[in-house]
Amino acid sequence: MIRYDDTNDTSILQYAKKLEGKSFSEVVKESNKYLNEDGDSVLHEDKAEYYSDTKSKGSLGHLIEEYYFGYDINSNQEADFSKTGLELKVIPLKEVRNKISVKERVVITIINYDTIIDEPFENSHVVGKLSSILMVFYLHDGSGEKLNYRIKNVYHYTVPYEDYLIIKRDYDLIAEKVRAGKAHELSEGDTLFLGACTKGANKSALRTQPNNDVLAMQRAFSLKISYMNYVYSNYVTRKSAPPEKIIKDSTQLLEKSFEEIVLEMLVDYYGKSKSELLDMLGLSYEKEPKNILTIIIYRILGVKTNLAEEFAKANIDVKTIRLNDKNKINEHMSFPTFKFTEIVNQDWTESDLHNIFNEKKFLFVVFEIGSDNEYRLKKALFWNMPMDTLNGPVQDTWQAAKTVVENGLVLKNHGSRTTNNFPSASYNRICHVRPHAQNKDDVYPMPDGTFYTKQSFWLDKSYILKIINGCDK
DNA sequence: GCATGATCATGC
DNA sequence: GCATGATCATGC
Repeated sequence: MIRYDDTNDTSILQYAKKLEGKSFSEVVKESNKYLNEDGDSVLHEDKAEYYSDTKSKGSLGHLIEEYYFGYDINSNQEADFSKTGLELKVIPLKEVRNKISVKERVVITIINYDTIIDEPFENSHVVGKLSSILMVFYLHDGSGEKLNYRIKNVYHYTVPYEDYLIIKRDYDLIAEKVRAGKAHELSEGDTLFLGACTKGANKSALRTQPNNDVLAMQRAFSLKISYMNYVYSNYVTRKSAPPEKIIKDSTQLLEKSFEEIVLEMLVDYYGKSKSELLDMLGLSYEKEPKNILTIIIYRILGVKTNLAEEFAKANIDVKTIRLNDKNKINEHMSFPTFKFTEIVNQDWTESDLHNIFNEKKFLFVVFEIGSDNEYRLKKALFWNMPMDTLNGPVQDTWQAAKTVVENGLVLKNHGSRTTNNFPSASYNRICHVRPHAQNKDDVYPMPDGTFYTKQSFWLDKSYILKIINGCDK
């Protein structure tokens, strides 16, 4: 029985749309594929375990291929719907505090370090596999009962032209890094939409690389979680008005990288004071908001809110940094609080802190105070954390914090003040733990049932200073 | 002046 | 009410 025309994307999508609302066990049941003696469809006995085992991650995709679209599972590099070049991706969503977001990056294909150095993007497997994707989103409810997970949305994604141009540059950057013998230094934060994510049975799956004897972690091209979240919330479900783009004319991306364009937009304003900038931008406030410098940056970039489409897709955060009259930074840089009860159950690579610095890129914008006591725009730069810092000092701090929570806090009284034994600012001058709360009664529970003031990880101001002075490597 | 603890301001 | 970015306050 032919249920769709496999030479026609519209027909495939129309048929696929009927998946919405079904659980995976319903898909099997309605497939009429393997019937038991009662005439019900069941999982083929050879594969029942594979499809229901929590550990076999790709299996829900295979289940859809086999039971819904009725073709054999292929692991070759051809497109799933080979006649139209359409790729199928079955993508988990998660729900946290009533908010649904994409659970994982979407892996496209393994990076072959040996061939990428000679293979232009246009001829690569990756461009073929991400240009046209049938995205099947299901809600991963965390129960582990995979077959009960329910499909929420089906969407035919085709890569927008401006995204294609950015993804091509991402590919070129990854290829260039491999060509330079730096495959072992690849990081997801290097690129904007197309990331080089680790891929393997364990995180230490190593491969050889050309132009360097150092082994590199196996990695795959993937659409970043931030990119997928943008796709989901703005293209698939369209819940709210999308943020504005910074790049209004996408042909600019033919000449320059996104980062170059952004930095050039800011260069014109270097040396200008806060009040001059407010004037130039036509802004005035009765009472200046605390994030005035961030507002200024977004307005320079031509965006009316403190959100930009490209920053959302690429997981870029704007951080303003103030230099005092001695050219030092006054404050360390804070990041979100962590939960004591979560950190004790997490491994480093799945921790929030690892995910932040592994995936995020920062636009650091430096303001310097002048003799007139006014801040002036000094410079701006993009930065993401190098792998050896992430898996060195930052991991050390995280591990030390985890150990403190595991073993129980040790508090000491010094007169009116009480100190704890979390890794403090003097720990390694890169990353430390400090309170981050409304006040000291704003607490999270400890594993032992006691409560302690919310804490977060901070980057040391002396480390930030090295970064903005270009001396962090 | 730094280290560390404590808190503010804004937006959702 | 809370998450998040940012800054203040005190003791040594």
